[in-house]
Formats: sequence, structure tokens, C-alpha cells
Amino acid sequence: MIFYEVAVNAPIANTLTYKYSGPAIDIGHAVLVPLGRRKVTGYVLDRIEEDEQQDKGFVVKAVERVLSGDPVFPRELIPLYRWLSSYYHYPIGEVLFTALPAAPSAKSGIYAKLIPGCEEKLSTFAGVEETFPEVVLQLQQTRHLSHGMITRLRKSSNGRKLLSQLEKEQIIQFETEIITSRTQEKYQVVYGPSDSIAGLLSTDSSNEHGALQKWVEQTGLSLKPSELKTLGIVSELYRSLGTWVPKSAVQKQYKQSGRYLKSLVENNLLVQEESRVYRNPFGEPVDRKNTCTQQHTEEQRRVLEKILPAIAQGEFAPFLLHGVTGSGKTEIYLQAVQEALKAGKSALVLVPEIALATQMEEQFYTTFGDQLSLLHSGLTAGERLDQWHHLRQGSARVALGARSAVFAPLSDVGIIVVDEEHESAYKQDDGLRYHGRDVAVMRAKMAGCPVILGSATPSINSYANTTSGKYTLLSMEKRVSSRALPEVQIVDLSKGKRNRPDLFFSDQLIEAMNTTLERREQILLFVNRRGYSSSMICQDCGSIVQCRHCQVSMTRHRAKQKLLCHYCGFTLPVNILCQSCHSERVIGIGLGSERIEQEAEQLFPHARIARLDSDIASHRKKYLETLSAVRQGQIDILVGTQMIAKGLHFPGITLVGVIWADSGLAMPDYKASERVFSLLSQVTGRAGRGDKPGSVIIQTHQPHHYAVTCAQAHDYTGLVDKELPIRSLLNFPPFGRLVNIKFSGENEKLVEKAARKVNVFFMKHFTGGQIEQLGPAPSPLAKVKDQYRWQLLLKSSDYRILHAMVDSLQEHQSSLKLGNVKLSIDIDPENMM
DNA sequence: AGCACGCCGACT
DNA sequence: GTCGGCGTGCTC
Repeated sequence: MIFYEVAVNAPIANTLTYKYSGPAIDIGHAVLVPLGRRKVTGYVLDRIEEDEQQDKGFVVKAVERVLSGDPVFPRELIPLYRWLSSYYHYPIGEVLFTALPAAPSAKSGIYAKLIPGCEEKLSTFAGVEETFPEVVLQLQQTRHLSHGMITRLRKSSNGRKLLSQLEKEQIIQFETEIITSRTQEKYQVVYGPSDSIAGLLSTDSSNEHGALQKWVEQTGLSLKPSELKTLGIVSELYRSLGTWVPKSAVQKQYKQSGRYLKSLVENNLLVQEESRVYRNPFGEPVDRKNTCTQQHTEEQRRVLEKILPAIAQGEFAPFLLHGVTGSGKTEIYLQAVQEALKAGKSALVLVPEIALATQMEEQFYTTFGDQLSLLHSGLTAGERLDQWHHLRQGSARVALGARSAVFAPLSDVGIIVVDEEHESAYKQDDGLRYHGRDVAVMRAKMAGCPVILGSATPSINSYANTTSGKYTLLSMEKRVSSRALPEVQIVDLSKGKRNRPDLFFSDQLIEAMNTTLERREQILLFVNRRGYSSSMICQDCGSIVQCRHCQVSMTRHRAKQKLLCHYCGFTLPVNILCQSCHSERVIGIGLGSERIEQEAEQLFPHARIARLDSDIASHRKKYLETLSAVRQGQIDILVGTQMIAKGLHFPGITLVGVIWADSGLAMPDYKASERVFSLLSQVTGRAGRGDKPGSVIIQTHQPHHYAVTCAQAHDYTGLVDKELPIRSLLNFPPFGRLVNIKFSGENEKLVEKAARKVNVFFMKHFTGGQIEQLGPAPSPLAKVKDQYRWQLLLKSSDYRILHAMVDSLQEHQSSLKLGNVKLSIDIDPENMM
């Protein structure tokens, strides 16, 4: 008998022990195990030798069965899973279910069996026939009660009564059955040559059909013309594909071929097999043009001289690559990955959550082809699983993807790259609240390999790690082919008269747009919000239309003719009465991408204008059409939100306008300045990447704010010099560490009470000046989806104290009696909303 | 999470 | 009396 350490799919902090008498189970397998009265999926994390398995005061149950054919994850990732569980204070089983794709899984439910020989007893059972005829019917017909039937019965008291009586009278017996078990592998039927004609199909004679016919005549086989035709198609496809031919591909050319394929197999000319289908994760076929590996710049060479030896060395080494937009960071990544592959290792590349196909994907695909596995957010569960298997089996050695790709099942990782490391999209904002970049660094540490964090505007945290000596700083300050950085002009929105005070366009911006359009060049307008008006205000009483379920203002969307809540999706008609005074005079204020698009149409009626925001991006086709239209110069003005600032390359754009730069500075967030700076820098970087120089106009109400002026001067260290003293004064990161304890529930009073209780608990058990408790207070978004939210922010220079506090809270959670209030813990919170 | 146990109010 | 409400606690 062998014992196993299993992480089960339930919110249980620790792993559980199970035994299994069958053949030894490898670490990493999915198993079905009993848990209480039910059966759940679990993952084997370790084997426990029998002599180590002392009596620990619980009865060890047996593994029900092994669910996976092969281990689902490489065992070298187990320490990372354990670290995630303890660092983010999240149950180990749920860590695994977050980190793994929808792999073999099973669940059980209760059903009831009719005890043999009880049919008579059943019919004499008082009252069943009248109240529950369907129960009698099901038992007679199938000799059991289904899970669905039992759940239905349990909803009524009479049903429950019936069930317990049937059990008491020994008519039925409850058992658990597996009700869902899914694997999303897709298979297809493929055909290949049998031994007898293998030689014939591999020859690349140009007169294929003739050769086949000749061969058939020689062997004296009597093939029908249709069979010969089918065989011809198969052989043609076999040669062009270079591999076995899917049945569907043959049938596409010849509809009736199914039956002939069958007879060809019977005649031992073709062999039929089932093969795993790997769905194509590239939405559209990507042009595999060769990127001419240009000469590296002096800076690139200097950076590579540091990184490449570290990869060959195979030791943990964190680098922060600070390179201005256009300095050629991607080339560094490509070289680094190549170096790792050369050393026989694999590579992991993380990019922020991006809507769809980007330059980065294209370049990696061009360079690494089938070696590359893409793990972006647009994949279906099935596609994701396919990519997982590719990596698992080593048929792909480079993984490129967003946040969750950090869990890619690569073994022997030689390099990890995190592009745009400052992006807050790396932070998962629910469930296991991990930071993709931080996990990447930890993974590199465990794997013993270098990690490159790249950014044009590094996070203050990472930058601080270079001055403290934890990371090595590598800088690239020049743009490839020494293109100049764009000229940036700041326009003060609060000063001076405007020709069009009704619009969000300053005179300077309008003029610059005019000259740009005259030169037949392209313009990008950047807006912070989608929609038309960011909120609706009543002109009589001044109240703002709020979502019924969330404490946020409703945004007007003109195209949809609706008011929309961006948090829960709740909609209202446009023509509503004021919620407090019932006035009809409710109008939109503030701006959104739709409105800017409309105003641009008014100002430049002859310009071709397009909009790109997440409303559009949800329509993949429309999104890609817009992208290519912009690239081909069919669009003069592109209006967009955040998503256009990232990773997209538009050579034709020479003017960038930022409509309202300081809107982000009002956020209740210690990172607001850092964010605004990096957003402005990114948008600014979109200008003039072609051979023409670019210019940028930033409209703002706070022209003297350092986030704005530093972005204007392309001065990253200037920002750091301003920002660090402020952070230091308030002991915010990188000086102090933060933990946000979040409370939520339907009952506002109870949520508040719970938050106060925890606050008191901490004050009692953790005294001394090393900890600061901010709050408890209602969250900046005090209500979302009918859930009231409070939070308690903990701050300390010593993260070990913070972890001790959270551990202690979780330990005493039940005795604190927080009632129905849900508690969730956010370690290193990125977003305080 | 799910599921059982157990302790109190409102019904036959 | 007991039925059924939900708060509390455990799962190898």
C-alpha cells in the first residue's frame, strides 16, 4: 500500500493523505478521491513512504481512481504551487485548479439504487403514488433515482421526507456516482499509407496520379475509379501536408469519399488512425515573412553581453531591462530565447493581457514557428488544453502568453521574459490574486535561470530593486536607427479661451490635426474611457445617475442607445427621469471614446475616422479589420482607449493627441502618478515610429504635475526622483508592503461590523509601531453587483509581520464569527478599487 | 465548496 | 411534539 499527498478541489488550506493499492501513481496525476460524502478531483503532489505514514488521528481513505493518462504538470512546478499557496494565502487545491487548464476532472453526486427485491415494498409504500408518481415510475423503469431527481426532491420537505423514509424502510440505498467527467481533447480520423504503398506515396514524382494507376495495374488490384480517385486525393494531400491526412480534408475535395476510404482501408492500401487535433490558436494565419536580423545597436550588444552568458550559465539572475519605446527590446527577447533553446532548454515569455494578435506574437511566430505555443486569453478551453499538451510533451519549447502563461508546463526553463513588467494587468484581481511578474521571478529563482523584466517605464518597485542590488539594471536609451523621440506639447485646458468650448478639442490640437491631415498623415486620439458620456447628471438637482447594483455612475453609450454600468453590465434606457427629483432634464457630462469620435467627425467631416476600444475588440473581425485599415492608411483619425496604447505598431501615425491626461490622477491610489506617467509615455511612443518624426499634444488641467511634465520630457528618472520621496514619507511600496483585507456581502451593516471586528482583532494581537492599519473603510467602489464592500489596508515595512497577521486571521476566522460576510485577502494589492 | 449536524421558532 | 430554518464545522 502506498500513501499519497493529494491537493483536492476544495477550499482546504492543506493537502490530504490518501492511499492506493493499485499500481504506483506518478506525481502530477489527477485522481478521483473521496472527500466527506462526495468525490472530488485532486492532484498527487507527493508520495509518502509507508513507514512515514504514522497514525495522525484520521482514517486514511483510498484513491477511487486515476483520472489522467499522464502526469498533468511537471513535478518541478510543485514547489511553486506550494509557494503560491502560502504567499497568497490561498488553498493549495484551488491554486492547482487555477494554474492548470480544464484538464481531466470529475465530480460526484448522490443517486439512489433500488435495493433488489423491494418492488413490492415500494408499491405498498403509503402515498407515494399520489404525491410522487414520477419517483415510482423512475424506480420501476431504471431501478434507481437519478441525481437530478434527488436534488429536485430535496427542495421540498415532502420530498426529503419521502427519501428518508424510503431509505429507512430499506427500499433504496444512497450511493455516489460520477456525474461529470470531461476531457476536452478532440480527435479526428486520419489516413496514411499502408506498408504496401508507403514507398509510392513518399516519392515525389510529379506525375502522381499516373504512377498510382500504373502501380494499381501492376499489382492487379481491381479498384473502382472512385476508389482510385480517393486514393489520388489522399496521396496528394499526404505529400503536401507532410503528414497523415484528416478525413475531413479528403471529404472537402470529394464528398462521397467516406465509403471509398473505408474500402481502401479494407483493401489494406490505407491505414486509419485517430489523432489528437490541435486547434490553431492563431486566429488568422500569420504571415511568416522572414525578419531580417538587422545589425544590433551598440546598446543591444552591450545588453546581450550581460544576458546571454547568464543564460548559458543557468543560474538565477534577475535583470530589469529599461528600454525606451523603439529601442528594440523585442530583439533582445528573441535572442535570449534563442540562446536558451541553443542550450537545450525551454523559454517562457509573458506579455500583458492584450486583446488579440500583436506584433510580439507575430515576431515570435516568425522566429520560432512550431516551437512556439501561444497561450493568449482568446483561446477556448479546448485550445488551451491543446497548447498545454504541446508544451508538456516538449513538442513546443517556447511559451508566449498573458498572466496565466506563467504556469506553462515547461520543464527545464532556461529563460523567463516579462515584457511591459509595470503593467497592472499582470495582477489577477480575484480568486488567487497573484502577480504574474512576481510569480515569474519566483519561478526563475526555483528553476535556476535568468529572468528579464522589460519596460519603457519600469514599475517603481522593480526599479527600486535595482538600486538595492537585487536586480541588475540594463538600459537602452536610444531608439533603433536613432529616430528622434517625438516632440511633446502640453496644453492647459483650464486656461485661455477656446474657439470651440463645446468640444473637448483645444485650438492647438485642432490646428495640429489640420496640418497633419493636409500632409496626408495619420492621427491617434487617446481617451481614457469608452462610451459617449462618462456620466449622466440631472440639471435640476445635480444628482448623478448611478447603477442600481453598484455605486458607480452609468455611462452613456450612443451606439447602443443605452446607459451602461461598466462594472456589472446593467443597462437603462437613455431617456430616463432623474432618480431623485424625477426631472426630465438629465444630460451627459464627461467624455468617452464615442463622444470624441463624434466630435472629430464634426470638426473634420472629410476625414476617415475609426474607433478602437473594448466595445469593438469584442468583435474580433471588426477589430482586425480596423487594425489593418489603419495600417494600410485607409483611416485618417483613430480614436482609442488604453488598448491601443499597448503593443500595437502604426508606422503612419505622426500625431498623437491625449484628450484628458490627468483624469487618472484623481484616483484614490498611491500608484496614480506612476500609472499616468507610464500611460502617457506609452501613448507618446506611438507617434512617429515610421520614418517621419512624430509630435504629441497632451491636454490636461494639471500642466505642472510631475507625471505630466516628466512624460513630456521623456524623463523616467525624473519621475522616480519625484515619486520616491512621497512613497517613502507615507511608507508605501517599495518602502512598505501592503495587504488589503476585503469584506463583502449583501448586508451593509454586517459587512461593516465584520471589518471592524477584524480591525479590533489585529489591534489586540499585533501591537507596536511596525504596522499601520488604514481603515476599516468602505471600498472606493462601495457596492458592486449588489455586494457591499469594505476594506482594511495593512501596511508595514516588514512583510513577515503582515503574513503573520493574515495567518492568524485565517486561523481565528471561525471564532471571529464574521457571519455571511465574505473575506478575501489581497497580497501586494495593485488596484485599490 | 458541499454536506451533515445541531440548535431554535412556527406549525400539524 | 416535530418540521425545517440556517449558523457552524469538517473534509485525509
